Amino acid sequence: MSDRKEKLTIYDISEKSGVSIATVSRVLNGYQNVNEKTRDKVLSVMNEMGYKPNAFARGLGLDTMKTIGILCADSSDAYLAKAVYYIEEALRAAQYNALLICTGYSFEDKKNALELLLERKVDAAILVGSNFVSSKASENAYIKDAAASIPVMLLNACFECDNVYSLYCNDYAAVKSAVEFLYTKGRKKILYMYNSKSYSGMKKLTGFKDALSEHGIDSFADYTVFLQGGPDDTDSFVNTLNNLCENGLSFDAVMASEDYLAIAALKYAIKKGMRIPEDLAVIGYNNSSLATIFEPELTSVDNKLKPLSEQLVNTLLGVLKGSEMPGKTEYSAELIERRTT
Amino acid sequence: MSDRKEKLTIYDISEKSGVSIATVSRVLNGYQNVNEKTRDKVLSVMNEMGYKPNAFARGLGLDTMKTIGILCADSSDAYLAKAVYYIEEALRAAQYNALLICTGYSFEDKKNALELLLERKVDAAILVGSNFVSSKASENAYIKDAAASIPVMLLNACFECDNVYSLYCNDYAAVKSAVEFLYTKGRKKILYMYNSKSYSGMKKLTGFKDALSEHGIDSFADYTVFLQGGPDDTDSFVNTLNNLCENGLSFDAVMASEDYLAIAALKYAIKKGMRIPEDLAVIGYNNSSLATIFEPELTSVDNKLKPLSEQLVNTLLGVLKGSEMPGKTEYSAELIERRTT
DNA sequence: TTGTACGCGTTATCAT
DNA sequence: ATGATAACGCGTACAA
Repeated sequence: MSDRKEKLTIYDISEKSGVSIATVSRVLNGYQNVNEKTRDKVLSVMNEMGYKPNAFARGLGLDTMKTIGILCADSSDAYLAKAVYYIEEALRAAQYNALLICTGYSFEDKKNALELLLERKVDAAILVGSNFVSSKASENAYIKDAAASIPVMLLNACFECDNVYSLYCNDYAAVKSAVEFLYTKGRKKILYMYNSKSYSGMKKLTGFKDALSEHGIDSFADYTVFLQGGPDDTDSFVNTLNNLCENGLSFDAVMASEDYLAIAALKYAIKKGMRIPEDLAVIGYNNSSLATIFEPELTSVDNKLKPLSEQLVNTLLGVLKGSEMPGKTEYSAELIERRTT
Repeated sequence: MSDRKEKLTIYDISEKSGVSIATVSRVLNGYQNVNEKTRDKVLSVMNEMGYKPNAFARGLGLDTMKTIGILCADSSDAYLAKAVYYIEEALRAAQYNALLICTGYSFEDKKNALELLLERKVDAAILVGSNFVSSKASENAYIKDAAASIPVMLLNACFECDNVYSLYCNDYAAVKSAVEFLYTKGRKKILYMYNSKSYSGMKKLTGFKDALSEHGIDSFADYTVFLQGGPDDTDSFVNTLNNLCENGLSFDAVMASEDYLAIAALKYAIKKGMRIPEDLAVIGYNNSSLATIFEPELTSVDNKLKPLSEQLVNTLLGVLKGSEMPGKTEYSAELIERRTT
């Protein structure tokens, strides 16, 4: 298997092995209607010369390069990163490769990124994270447009549209029952921390509000805090909590829409010398590695990322094969109790 | 700009605008030797019909699809994820897209992944993380093979070879001076925790040993602990420390080769009721987001990931443009002091 | 079982 | 400034 640098084509193999390019092509693609001896001959020539078919030419002819585009706001967000990892692994097992674009959180950038994927002619697009679906309908049109050409898969978001497949966990019920759990633990005043108004973000918020309503609370201004920022903004979150506290806000439990928000609450509590969970109980969301890395370990809602990611790829493969697949797949979350409740 | 689903080709545009495909192609690629009016006509037809050039055909003709392969053992490792993020962003700014493969840590898988990239005809490969270069020469041959076809960029690793470009920070000096720093803080017995024997891993270890040697210590068995596992194995690391401790090992400082190992040391200390840093000082490595997320915040070696990633892409773009570029680019690390020292 | 010839949609090289 | 036409390398009817 010598490795010459000159570009070898199917014609070179054809010539050296004394058969036509059609036969070489057949051998290459494992067709069975090839004489045993010819096949061996061709294969040996291929090996000898170190021939590799040209992927571009193949792509042009077959109109696919077996590539799936993955869009992800921030691949360094622990949760999204994990999803990308699971998805890429599953795709590769099915002979697909992943084209990754980190879009950031601005609408324009997300839209442009998806259009870029179309121009690159990926076989499908996977949008990882709830932030790709907005509560404003106008900001979801780009998904519909893309779905006119290729299947669009949504992880942890839901958007009803032909050729769009949503896989998510029931965030509404998850938050609601987590809050209910805090009440059963005797908590009186539960604060909800969140930083996203995406489709899934609103679901969670509603779950929180409904839980409170069932306990006779109907005015939420004092119970919810919206925070600007991402995984790296712990400091700013802690500061916000400090300010709120100085302005008279008090609470004995925190429900957070993201683990890193919950961690910020824990840092706030630790710095104030509060006991956990006695003085402050905290529940995070995502059950990311942050939950077990922190001390004390964080009680968190496991939203089934791994099965969700794997099922997403399964569904996609089905769609690509032409099978009829469910437009919505919903998983149920599970509360993982650790040391902060 | 209507969006018909039928595949439009350059021939359709040619026909509707009454010019040859050659002219359409020229307009498409912004050539200047086209009459103003024809250009406008062609552009308007393109817009009107919603024409997009076929990326595969272009790839076949130009022998590139402007794609860079990124290899990364585990895209959910906080540090590697960050690197992938920076790199993808910089590549996209230069009109390149990123094909991501998460290889895992086994040699065979890394080798196969790189070969896969070659078959897909990426323009270059970026290997993110020191684990792609082994201390065994035989396990680095796959890099050399790939470099015969395309430029290979190494982030945080070093391998001398034609068409291979290494960008890294001086891990040896970084660890050595961090350990020295612990000595100046009055620490008597410093334990080194590490989990990788990669090229860069060995550099760090040597830095540690040399620092100890300068303080009269020449037998290291009692001062170093090699751990199996990755970012999600905190529990196992803590257990190992507990076992060592029960067997009589004692230490008043820990130098770790990764932030997550340092975090494990902190968890160990907190669970034992030790005061930090009075009873145990800890220094991590990478200055990842874990460092600021944990409480107390972790002193860590900042190995300049962002500038390194950006410079890596700069170097790559130079290479692709045909410029002569440095085979090695070395940055100096910086100790970021926080609350654990 | 094997070979011929054409199509895939561009870009590039010639002419004109 | 523009057009005709040949690559680019493969898959695949269709013919033999």
